[in-house]
Amino acid sequence: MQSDFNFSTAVLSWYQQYGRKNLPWQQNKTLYSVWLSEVMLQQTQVATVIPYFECFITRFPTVVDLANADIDEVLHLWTGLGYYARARNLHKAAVQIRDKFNGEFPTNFDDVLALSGVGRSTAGAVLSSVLGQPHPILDGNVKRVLARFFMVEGWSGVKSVENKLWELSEQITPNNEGVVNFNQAMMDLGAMICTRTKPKCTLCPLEKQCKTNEMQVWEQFPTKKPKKILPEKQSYFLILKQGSKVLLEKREAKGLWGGLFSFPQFDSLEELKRSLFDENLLKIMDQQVAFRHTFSHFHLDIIPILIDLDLQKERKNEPLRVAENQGIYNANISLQQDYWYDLDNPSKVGLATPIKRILNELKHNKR
DNA sequence: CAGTCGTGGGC
DNA sequence: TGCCCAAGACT
Repeated sequence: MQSDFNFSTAVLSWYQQYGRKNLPWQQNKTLYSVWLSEVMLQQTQVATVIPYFECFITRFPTVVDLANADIDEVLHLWTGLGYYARARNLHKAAVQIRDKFNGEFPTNFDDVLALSGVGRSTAGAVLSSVLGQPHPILDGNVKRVLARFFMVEGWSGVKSVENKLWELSEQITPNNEGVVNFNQAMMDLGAMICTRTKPKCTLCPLEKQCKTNEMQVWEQFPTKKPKKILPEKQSYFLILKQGSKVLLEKREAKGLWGGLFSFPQFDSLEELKRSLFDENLLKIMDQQVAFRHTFSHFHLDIIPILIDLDLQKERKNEPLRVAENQGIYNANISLQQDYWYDLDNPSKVGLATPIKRILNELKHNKR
């Protein structure tokens, strides 16, 4: 029948006419800039990434500029983007490139794959897009297109399914210079045509050969990930405030919000109280309105506890020096450092979204 | 393998 | 509104 159909040719032809060619990271492409964009785009939508990419590429024009930067500044610029291990790995990889590759981004697949935070898909995307090396990719877009076109059963979280999708990606990926636009075209197809809901099949260059379109069962593909109930946790955030300054702690450089600055956090109110040396502070404790922050794997109900040391000062009618914690707060020794964050002169450190939100409110209410 | 790791868009 | 899930990688 359609013996003249060629997958990559059809996709490339479509891309030439309809594909995206004006994204920020498609201009003046270098291994560094494309790598940066690919890391930012992991599990993150294009529209969200754009301003962050512009910011990073301006502040760190080269990989060496990034390597030489302070991790706190990197996390500061990453604030709000989420999955902060990406930022830590990005910086770590930049240092690796500076020190092991003399500041030149590696061009060998295995070398790129060995960089922190770079998996098979990201390595393939970078080297195919910039150097035309014929590596397949397998991101969410490609998975969706392939699962529908070939009617692949099963959730991609299962290893055998993942392997099958990689195999298909290898088969359709051109083994020549066409790969430069092909991988981008596949992502565009997934993002613009073969969308998660309401795919525009009539506009798809693969419409006639797509198995799930033929049978009108695209809705069932790709197979959904089994859903599970998110556990609910709660935390008390201690907000020690004096004047325009607020006490923050730097979290250890791994795990949730790793490397970011945050309020001292407690599982219970009792635990929070025990951390206070001065019992007079209990009298001016002010519980704020709680709110929920939802992570990918649990809900966190945050209960902010405000202690405004200015009130203490008024009551005692004596100056209360901005303490280095001594006499006020018993710092959690598992945390690396703590310091007073100045709302009027904010330092460039990483902040999680709920923390940033609270700090903004404190600054505004200060009046 | 199964869990960890953020946040926001879109419906 | 609550829910699904993004240009995944790492443990």
